[in-house]
Amino acid sequence: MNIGNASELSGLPVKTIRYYEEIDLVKPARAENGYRFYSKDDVLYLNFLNRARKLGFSVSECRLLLSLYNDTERSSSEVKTLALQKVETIEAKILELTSMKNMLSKLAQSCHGDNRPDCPILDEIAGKATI
Amino acid sequence: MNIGNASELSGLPVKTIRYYEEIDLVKPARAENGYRFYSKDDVLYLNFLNRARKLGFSVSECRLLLSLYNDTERSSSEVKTLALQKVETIEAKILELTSMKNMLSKLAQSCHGDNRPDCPILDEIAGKATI
DNA sequence: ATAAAGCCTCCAGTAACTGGAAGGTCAAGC
DNA sequence: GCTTGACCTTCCAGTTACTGGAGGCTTTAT
Repeated sequence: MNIGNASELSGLPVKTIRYYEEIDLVKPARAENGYRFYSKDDVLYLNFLNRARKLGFSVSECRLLLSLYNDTERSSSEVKTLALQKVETIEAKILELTSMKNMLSKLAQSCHGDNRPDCPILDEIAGKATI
Repeated sequence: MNIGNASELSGLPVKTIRYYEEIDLVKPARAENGYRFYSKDDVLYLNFLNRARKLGFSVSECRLLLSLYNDTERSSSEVKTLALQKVETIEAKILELTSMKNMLSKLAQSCHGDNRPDCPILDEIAGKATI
């Protein structure tokens, strides 16, 4: 099938699919007219990539997952380790964001938020601690 | 003071400070030998930027905050609105990451993680739901 | 005098796409 | 047979916020 079709079936934008070819993730055959031709397996890979990306894996991690997927000799522990590492980094990001959120909420609460210019948020960011 | 000194006082890497000049965030004077010369105010601004970035504001939001900081006519509500919007986007990110984390944890739990090749994580990512 | 540290500019690279220009191809309708 | 529009191609540039490195001054310390 052509790239537009593959895009619909995989849920990935056409541009992204071309990009994945460029970086050697999914390399389709070519028709005589030069159009990319995607096999069912190609579409499966594109779907795989779409899901893995949504799970938070980077493109290079996806590359690894894809090679593991195609490696019938793989050990499942390898994949599990990757997944658990990713869980950890996600947890770390959540903690960081939570602390940012708490800071900002506290700052926002301390600001009266009216037409007057004095603003504890800016004061605090500037280092003139007022809270 | 020179850029190295400004870097120490603000906590920003030298490269970053040069970058902030390039994008017209903090433009220092120049000494006769061509070296950047940072005033106390400049360092205050760099500190401000460092903190605002750590709070999750983008560089362009920082630009706005900095102009508000220097605008004695500002209304504090403007700043408060920005802060609350940022809290919302951070919350959204946290939710997204949490759902990613839950998915991945569930997948990892379902995988025996030994030397055998069969792996529910890969199967699930590929769309062959087995959970 | 010389070596190390610090400064300068400019160029390139990162992650993962996204947008747009210029142009070839294909299917449908008249 | 011709046109129109959708779809495809390549290539180039832009996004975010830096970061690294090369090549080359200037300053400081020994």
